[in-house]
Amino acid sequence: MIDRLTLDQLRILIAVAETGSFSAAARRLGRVQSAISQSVQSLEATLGLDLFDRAGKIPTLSEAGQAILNDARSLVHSADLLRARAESIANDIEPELTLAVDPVFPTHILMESLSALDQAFPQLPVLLFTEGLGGPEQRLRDGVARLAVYSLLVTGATDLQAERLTDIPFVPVVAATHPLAQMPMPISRTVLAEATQLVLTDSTPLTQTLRGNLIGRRLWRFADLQTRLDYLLAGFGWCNMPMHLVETHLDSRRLIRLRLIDDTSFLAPLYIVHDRTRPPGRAGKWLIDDLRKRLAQDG
Amino acid sequence: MIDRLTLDQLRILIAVAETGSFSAAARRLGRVQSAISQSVQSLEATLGLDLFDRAGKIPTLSEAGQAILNDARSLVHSADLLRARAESIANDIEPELTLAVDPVFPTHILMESLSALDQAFPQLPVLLFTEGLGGPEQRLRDGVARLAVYSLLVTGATDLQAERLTDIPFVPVVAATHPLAQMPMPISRTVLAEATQLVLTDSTPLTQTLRGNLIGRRLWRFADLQTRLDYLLAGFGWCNMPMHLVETHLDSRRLIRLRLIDDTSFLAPLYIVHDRTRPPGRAGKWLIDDLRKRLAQDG
DNA sequence: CATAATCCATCATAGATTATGATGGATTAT
DNA sequence: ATAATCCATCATAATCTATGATGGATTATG
Repeated sequence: MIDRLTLDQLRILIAVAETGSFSAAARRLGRVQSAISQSVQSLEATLGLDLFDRAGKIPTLSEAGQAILNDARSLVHSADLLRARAESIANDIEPELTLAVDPVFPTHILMESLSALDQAFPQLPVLLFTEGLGGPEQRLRDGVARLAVYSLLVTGATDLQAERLTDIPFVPVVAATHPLAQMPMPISRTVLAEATQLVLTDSTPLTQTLRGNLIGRRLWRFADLQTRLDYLLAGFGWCNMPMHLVETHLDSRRLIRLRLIDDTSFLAPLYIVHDRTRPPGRAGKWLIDDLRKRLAQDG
Repeated sequence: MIDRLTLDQLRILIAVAETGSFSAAARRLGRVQSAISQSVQSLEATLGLDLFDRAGKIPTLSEAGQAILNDARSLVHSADLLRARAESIANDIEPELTLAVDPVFPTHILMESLSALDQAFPQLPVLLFTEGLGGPEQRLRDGVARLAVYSLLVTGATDLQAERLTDIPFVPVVAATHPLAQMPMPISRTVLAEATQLVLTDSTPLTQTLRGNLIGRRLWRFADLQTRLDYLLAGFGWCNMPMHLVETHLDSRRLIRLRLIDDTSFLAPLYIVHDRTRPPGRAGKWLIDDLRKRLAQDG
C-alpha cells in the first residue's frame, strides 16, 4: 500500500508500550513476536525515527518514541470514534442520545429507564438537560437535544412532532407550620387567595408566560423547582407541586395537602417531542417505548 | 493486515470527495481507477456502510459517507501532524518555537528575525510571549517557552543557561509639555527627584523588586510598557525608556531627552536564556544566530 | 557455573492485500 | 450513431503481512 503509515502499526506501538515488550504485545494481539518486531521496524522506517532504545535486552521507548506514542494514541482513538459512528449509522442508532426533560417528570421513572437504556446500548453516550418551562423546547430548537419531555406551551408549532407521554398530577400543598395547614378543610379560594403562592418563573426567553394556576395576587417567583421546594418547606407560602416531588414530604407530614371546596389537584400533560427533521433513532425510540411501559406500570 | 481500516483508504475517500469521481481521484493519486474502486469497496465492507449512492453514472457521497468523510479528514490531519512531528524530531527541529521576550528588546529586530525564520522553516509554528520583568523567566520555568530574551535579575540560577545578547540603551525622557522639559539642561538629581517618575511594576511573583534606577520618592507604577508610554506622552511624569521605543517621539519632539549633570543614559544588558535541560533545537539556534547578526548590523 | 527461560532480530515461506491492465456495460456528450 | 468517460469485475502480478524456524543475547534458577 502506498501510504506506508498504518493504524495497525500504531496499535502495535501502543500495545508494545503498554505491555512492556514485543513478545507480550504479540501475546496480547494474538500474533507472533516476529510480526511485531517487523511492524515496529516498518514504522520506524516510515517515520525516519528510532522509536526504541535497543541497547538492552528488551527495547525501551526512546524520547522520540514517547512523543510519537502520544500522537498514536490520539489517532487510534479517533479511528475508534469513526468506527463507532459507522456502526451507529449502520444500525440507525444515534451517536449520542440527547434529551431535555422538564423536572416535573418523575425522576425515578426517568432514571430507571435510562439505566435500562444503558444496558441495552452499553456504548451509547447520553446528554441530559433537566430544565423547567421553556427550557426543553429551547434545547430542541438549538439542536443540542434531539428529544424533549415537557408540557407544550405554544400550540401550532408545525415543525415539532409531539406525542402525549403522561399526565402529571399536581396538588396544592403547604408546610405543616403554615397557618393554612391549621385551618379546617376544605378551604375556600378566597382564603387561599390571601396567602402567598410560590410559583416558578421562566428561565428562558421562549415563553414569558407563567404556568400553573394562579389564584392569589401575592406571588413569590423562583427560578427553579428545588429552590421553590426549599421555600415551601420553610413555610413561605403554598403552591401546586407535582405529586411525585412531594409524596415523601406528605407522608412525613412536613407538607400538608390542601383541599379546596371547588377545585383541588389537576393534571398537567407532558409530551415527548422532537423536531420533524430530526426524528429519534433506534435508541431514542427504545427509550420512548420504555418510558411508556414504566409509566403504565407506575400509574 | 488484521486491522482492516487504513489511513490509505481514508485518503482515497477524501480524494474521491474532493475530485468528484473515482477516475479523477485515481489521476490525482497516481493510481488506476480500479484500485480506487476496490479500495472504496473494501472501506465500505470494513465499516459496514454504503458510503456512496450508486444510482447514477458517477457514485455520489451518501449521507453516511458525508458523516464518515468528516471524521476521515480529522484522522488524516492527525496522521499528518504525527508525521510532521516525526520529521521535526528526526531533524532536531523543535515541533514549535516557543519564545518569551522582554518588550525592551527592539521590536523591529525581532520581527525581521522571525520573518527570516519563517522563510527558513516554513512549516514551523511559533509561540511568542511579550512580557516585561520576570515574565520571560517565569515562562521558561513553566515550560511553556523554551527560549527567553530578558535581563537576568536573579544571579546564580544554575539551571538556566544565559548568553549575553545585546545591551539596550535607556534614556530619561519627559513629555514636551512637562515642566521639566522647559528647564535649562543639564538638570540636577535634586530637581528630578521632585518630579514624578513613571516605573513598571512586576506582573509576576518571580521577583518583587523594582527595576530601573529610582531617583525620586514620587513613583507611579504601571503594569505594562505601552500604558506607561501613554501616560508619559500625556505628561504625567518622566521615566527611563529604551531608546528604540522613544526614538520617533524624540525626533517629533513629543518627548524630550533629559540631560542630568552627573548621569544620563545607561545600558541594560539582555540575555538569551534557556533551561539547561531543554536546549534549543536547530530552529532556536538559527534564530539566536540571526538575532546576533541583525543586532551587530544595527549597532 | 551450567542450564533453562525469555526476548529479539533475521530469514524463508505462505497467505493476504493491493495494484495493474483488460474488458464490458452504462451514461453522457458530440 | 458514435465517441468519450466512468465504474465494476476479473485475472494476474507485485507488495505487504504473518508464520515458524533459528540463533544470539540476557537473565533467572538450581
